[in-house]
Amino acid sequence: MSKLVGIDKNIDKLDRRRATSYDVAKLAGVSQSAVSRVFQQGASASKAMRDRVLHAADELGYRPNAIARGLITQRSNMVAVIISKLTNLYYPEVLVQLTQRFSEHGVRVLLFALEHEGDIESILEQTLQYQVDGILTAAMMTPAQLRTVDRIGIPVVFYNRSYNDELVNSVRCDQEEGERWLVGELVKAGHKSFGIVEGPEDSVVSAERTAGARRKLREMNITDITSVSGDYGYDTGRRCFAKLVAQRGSAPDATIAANDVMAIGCIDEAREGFGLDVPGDISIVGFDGVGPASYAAYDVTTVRQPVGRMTEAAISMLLERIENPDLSPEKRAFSGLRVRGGSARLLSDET
Amino acid sequence: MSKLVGIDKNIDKLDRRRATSYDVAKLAGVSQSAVSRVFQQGASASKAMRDRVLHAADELGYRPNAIARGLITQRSNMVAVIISKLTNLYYPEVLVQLTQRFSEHGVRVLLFALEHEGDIESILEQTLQYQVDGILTAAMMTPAQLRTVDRIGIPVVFYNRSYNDELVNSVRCDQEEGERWLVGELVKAGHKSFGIVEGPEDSVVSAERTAGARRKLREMNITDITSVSGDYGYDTGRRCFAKLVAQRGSAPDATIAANDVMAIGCIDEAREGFGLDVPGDISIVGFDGVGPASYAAYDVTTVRQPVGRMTEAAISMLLERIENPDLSPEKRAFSGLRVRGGSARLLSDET
DNA sequence: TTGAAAGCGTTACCAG
DNA sequence: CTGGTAACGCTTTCAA
Repeated sequence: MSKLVGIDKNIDKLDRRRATSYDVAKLAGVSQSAVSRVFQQGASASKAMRDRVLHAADELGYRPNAIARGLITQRSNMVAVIISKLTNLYYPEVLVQLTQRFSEHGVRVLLFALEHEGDIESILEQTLQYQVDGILTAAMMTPAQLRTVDRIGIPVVFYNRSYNDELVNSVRCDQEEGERWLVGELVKAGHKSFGIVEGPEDSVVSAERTAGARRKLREMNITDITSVSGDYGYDTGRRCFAKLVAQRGSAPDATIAANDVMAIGCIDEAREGFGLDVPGDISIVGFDGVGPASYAAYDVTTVRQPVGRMTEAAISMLLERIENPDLSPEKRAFSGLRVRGGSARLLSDET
Repeated sequence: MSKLVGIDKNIDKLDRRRATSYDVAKLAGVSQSAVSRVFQQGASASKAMRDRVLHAADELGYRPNAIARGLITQRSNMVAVIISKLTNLYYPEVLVQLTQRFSEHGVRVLLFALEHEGDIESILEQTLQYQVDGILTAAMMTPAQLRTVDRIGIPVVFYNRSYNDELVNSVRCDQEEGERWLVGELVKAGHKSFGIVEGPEDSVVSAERTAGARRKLREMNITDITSVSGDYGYDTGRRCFAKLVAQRGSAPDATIAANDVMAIGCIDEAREGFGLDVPGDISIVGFDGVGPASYAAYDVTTVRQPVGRMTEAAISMLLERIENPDLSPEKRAFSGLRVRGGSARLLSDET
């Protein structure tokens, strides 16, 4: 071999082509099918042959071509993960967990991110072209899109999105339940006027949360409600609180933010902008249970999404359906963890 | 057609197979090659034919199979993105931007996440099997791995990692420069004793940062240095500050944390745990410039990584090399944005 | 402009 | 257990 060093470079130049099972077969002096078998699960190859093949493969730096394999097996071993806005401090943990868990099952993650949930059409088209085995999405689809995907037979699991009138698989945190608890506790503790800081227009989650809060407020006969809307961000949270006060003439007893980050913004604005004591003068609550919500300076009263369990559920739900496409649809809703933080004045313990 | 409804279901059952260019060709009464051409860029097809094909394709819900295309063109149009720990609040923005930008160039992102940077071996193996056109990694590779990838001819761009003795492409934030500025300003403002809160053992970035800080401290003849290490998290930040005080007997004039989140933990612990005023009694600085660093309650003095520009640079660097593999290696280091926050007592303005 | 035919690198089936 | 051969769905010459 060392004799060929001079030529070697030549080969490298010409043969930038990656080694195929054919090359390995030739070098090992066996058939190509044999090579294929060695690199499979239920292989049936004699130890002698396996050794020769592996040795040759190693020599050539051979790796089975997953693309070609996918073509013949009709299984790409890739799933599409569609996220809408992971800028929210919240999704990142999910993503890491997702890719790792999927990876353990030999499944790769093809990631798609959209600015607005409306952009899903083109994304969906791409996922279909890439023959993904399944789709995990944190963005809604139109009924037409739903039907397209269904016709093709690709299982889809929705993450924190659900439909009333469609048969879909979904895993979500029960936003409404969480908000109802927050509102209930606040009212019970004597809060009479409320501010609501909504999330962005196109956020389904925000809509669910604020709707839940409103419903509960109505049931409790609270009518002093002011609302404004932001974009889930910190700065917007600050501005929203100011707007709330301006609109109402004074700060409401309690402010309900659609997420923790805006709640934190509200707290800062209340303290710095208006010299209010939180929770002495007013209460502020959020939703999500993200990291910063538990920083000592804020200690936000919130509902924490059980991210780990939700992700776990979503993954197994999708994997199951990839394995068995005829499984009937399933919707799983997880209750959030109730965090009685220090940003709201609530009655001692227990409901 | 409506006459066939009864059979239709049958077809659906049997023919769950997706429509191929062949099916379209048959329905449109043209050759398969024609169909292929219609779905390409530099197509050469008459309008008449194009119309018939598109119509047939629409009818059948045909979509070109990107996997098969990749097999023949030797281009998967996928890049692997390897991230090590995006739990750090920091990487998420990067990821979204990455996938969107790549997407604009018709490139899909195959995501891989590793717990520890050491796990990269198996990940790398996977990316190679999937015939990715390029790799963008936030994890180091061993020289052997580097050589493997190079031999195969897949361009790699390192994100916030670099090598002294290897020819690689990299985009990074100049951690050392940032730390040197922080230390310089602190010393100039009269701080004499220093605490250093390092990140996790296996974090290259943390190592670079603390090394930079130490070097500058030595140059400035500061010897009163105590150090502890954490895991980049908030809780660990709090514990680390307490440990620092315990080890030293009292709090150092200034504490340098390897990232913002730990800096925030330190601030909270200093205030709540020790009743210290920040920055009245002591100064605390971080690194990254993540969202929470600018929350009013913390206003961390830090160096913000120019994430947007770095990502942009990494993307074009990789795309260029996919287009032209023989481009010579390039290393780009961006200076961080110096944020004179309120968590440290510094001299007025200007250096 | 169009069609026929030859691959791309696998797996799957079927004899031996 | 092993080797030959036919797909998989597409792009790409090469003639017509």
